[in-house]
Amino acid sequence: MQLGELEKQVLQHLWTESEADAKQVHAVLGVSRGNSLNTIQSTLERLFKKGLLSRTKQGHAYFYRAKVDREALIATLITNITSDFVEEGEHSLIAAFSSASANLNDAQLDMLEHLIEEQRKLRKG
Amino acid sequence: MQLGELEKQVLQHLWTESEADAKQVHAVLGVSRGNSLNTIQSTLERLFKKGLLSRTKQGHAYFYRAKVDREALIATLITNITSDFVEEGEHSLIAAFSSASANLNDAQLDMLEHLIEEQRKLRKG
DNA sequence: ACAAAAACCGATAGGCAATCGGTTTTTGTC
DNA sequence: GACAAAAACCGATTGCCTATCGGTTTTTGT
Repeated sequence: MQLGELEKQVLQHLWTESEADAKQVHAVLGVSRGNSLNTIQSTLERLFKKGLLSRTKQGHAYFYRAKVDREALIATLITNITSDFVEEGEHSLIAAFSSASANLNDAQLDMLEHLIEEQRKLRKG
Repeated sequence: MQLGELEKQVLQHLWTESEADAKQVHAVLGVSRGNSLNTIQSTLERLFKKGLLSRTKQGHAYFYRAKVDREALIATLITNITSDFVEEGEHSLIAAFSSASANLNDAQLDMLEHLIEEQRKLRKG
């Protein structure tokens, strides 16, 4: 799934605002970019079709919400983009880590280990 | 960086073969896909321009090699895709991990921790 | 019923992978 | 050095997707 620049900005916005209609998104993003309201509408529509947003009609206008949070989207994108290169049972993050570990500093290694522990705790509970 | 289907196949091939010219790649991938030799050449050229392959002239033909290994490419792809959603100063791989850690199984968590330890040992020594 | 607002439709431009035909350059051989 | 074959190079086309809007239809509140 390919995400364009405006689509990313709209997503970011909806992660912050939780809900917005085309007009509101346009006011925040579209005006500064010089976009017409229609452009924003199309983009919301496209994201909706991709399953990244949900929408409900409130009064006259659709209100959009992010259907996936930032972490879930990142995880999905990673899976999509790397799946052709990883074997069954392997995970791209591990492949990436084995390549990039030398570039991480000590604090970052600590951080990563800490995140692993957090994840383990989540599972036990 | 967007990678097309044929580009991925060519990369996979060059990770296995270490070196090949257009003709050889065509024999392995192009013939079964019904591609002309030119198509393969263009694809090699595109990958070369993207910095993913290196090439040297041997005799009459260019011989191509993968310039990045599989793990490095995966790391790059993950970094590219996450960087748009990651704050300045945050290491994208770590952000990626915190996004996707829930998708790793226990064995993969162990593996990652093990790799971290390996990296630590390298530094002490 | 009407005007305003919003959705919907369709069209265009731009970028990139894939795909090749045709032309030019290179190279080994007589 | 001339020539044929091989390979590179060039340019064009197709297809897919995002971005971008103008214009039309539908919806809605008054």
